[in-house]
Amino acid sequence: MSTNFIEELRWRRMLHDAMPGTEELLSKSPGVKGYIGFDPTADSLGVGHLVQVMTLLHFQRAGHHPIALVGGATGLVGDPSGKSSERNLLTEEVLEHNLAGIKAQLERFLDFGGGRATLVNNADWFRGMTFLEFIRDIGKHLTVNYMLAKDSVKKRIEGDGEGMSFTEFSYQLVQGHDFFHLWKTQGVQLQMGGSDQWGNIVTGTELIRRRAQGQAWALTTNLITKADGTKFGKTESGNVWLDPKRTSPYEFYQFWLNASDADAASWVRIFTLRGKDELDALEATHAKDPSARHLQRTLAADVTERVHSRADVDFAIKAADVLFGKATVETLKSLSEQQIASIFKDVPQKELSRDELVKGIPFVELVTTKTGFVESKGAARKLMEQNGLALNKEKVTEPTKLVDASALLSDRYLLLSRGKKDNCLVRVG
RNA sequence: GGAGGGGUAGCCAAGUGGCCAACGGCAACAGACUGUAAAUCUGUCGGUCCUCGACCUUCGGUGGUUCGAAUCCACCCCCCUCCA
Repeated sequence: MSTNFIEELRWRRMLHDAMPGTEELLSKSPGVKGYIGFDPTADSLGVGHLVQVMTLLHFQRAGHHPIALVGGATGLVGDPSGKSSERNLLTEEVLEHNLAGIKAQLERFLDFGGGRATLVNNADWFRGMTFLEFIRDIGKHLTVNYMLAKDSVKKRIEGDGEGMSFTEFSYQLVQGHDFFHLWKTQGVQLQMGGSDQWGNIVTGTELIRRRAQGQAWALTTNLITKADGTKFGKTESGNVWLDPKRTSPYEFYQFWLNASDADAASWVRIFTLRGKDELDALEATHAKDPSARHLQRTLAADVTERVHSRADVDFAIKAADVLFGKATVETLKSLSEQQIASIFKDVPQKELSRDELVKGIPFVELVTTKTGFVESKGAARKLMEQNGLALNKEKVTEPTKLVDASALLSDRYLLLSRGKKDNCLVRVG
């Protein structure tokens, strides 16, 4: 099932650039070792990391040996490529915890069995290194002129921004040393990454060349963009994570389903393993009837299933049917308590005491102080003025409307909606 | 240490004694149109009470001048550029 790695990335429009000779290296023999670095700043990866994970997956499917480097050391420093704020030091325990979380997620994509893939932590080789060793053995081989020429550095020095600390400036050497170390000790010949990493990666190959007269290669992938120019991987509520405790499977599914037409077409190529013919057919189907959103549905189901499970996909689809279909109060009321509980298991939930509800609660109170669904009463009023709040799928425009037990679904739940997409299930004890 | 520039709401950015909760843009949120899309249009966009409106807290910090300060003064903190 060996495929041509670079060809695969190319037709999926993921390939940005590769050093001359990279394709020859990879086609000559299988088992080439290549790595990508991840920052262990959290115990979970976000969808923004998924491109790199998919790159490693394609790499493995092409018969090569993927290595995920978790930057226990580099994570402390902060990459100046792109925006970066000062980072905090991670303690050893936090690092271990984050590492374990990330590894578990990578295992859903990569086959780590029989040494077919590896996870390494650069803290292992940086921990014991002193500053003097660093500047003598690594810093010596590259000139400041070379380092200053990097785009990531130039951008920070020109213009009237915040300037750049020495720490950030050193980042490329630290990352370069990773590559050198892996090359020397494990025979890793290729580093991959997003196109913003090109400069850092090349510093590594340069270090290998100058310090050991060795040769190594670089390959970068396109950064994921959205047609509207906003940042990929975020929603109103923040980052979209792979960890179900941070982003529920329902929200995860919704994230992909909400992709715009323009984005969905490119994302199915990147985030699913569907073949070229299937994707072409899918695009044709979509073009015939865009409102059915075949692309988005395929994308959402495929990615959600790989990251979570088939069952989670089923629940997400059911919940979406009820929340966004032609559901009315009647259909909501026809659901049993069990049905509601399972269908909405991942929809955000709030608790409310039955005693209070029985007494009757003004609607504004219900959505704000009682459940915290809306931040403030002022906001709730404004939303209502604009017809933006609903109880059990029915718009509420009267702030003082009393809500009591008669509004309960299955004698147990209330469904609050804010706008079209933001729902929350209130469970009454 | 010297010289200069700057710190205003999530971001950018006006404002240089009262008409300032503070122009404008972006982002965000809601509505209309649609397809839980894009584009467009409308509205909201510090907080509380809310009907007009009222009150509270905001313009790096602390004091001061004044009937009145984001705007003037003093001291302090932080950032940027150049010089030493």
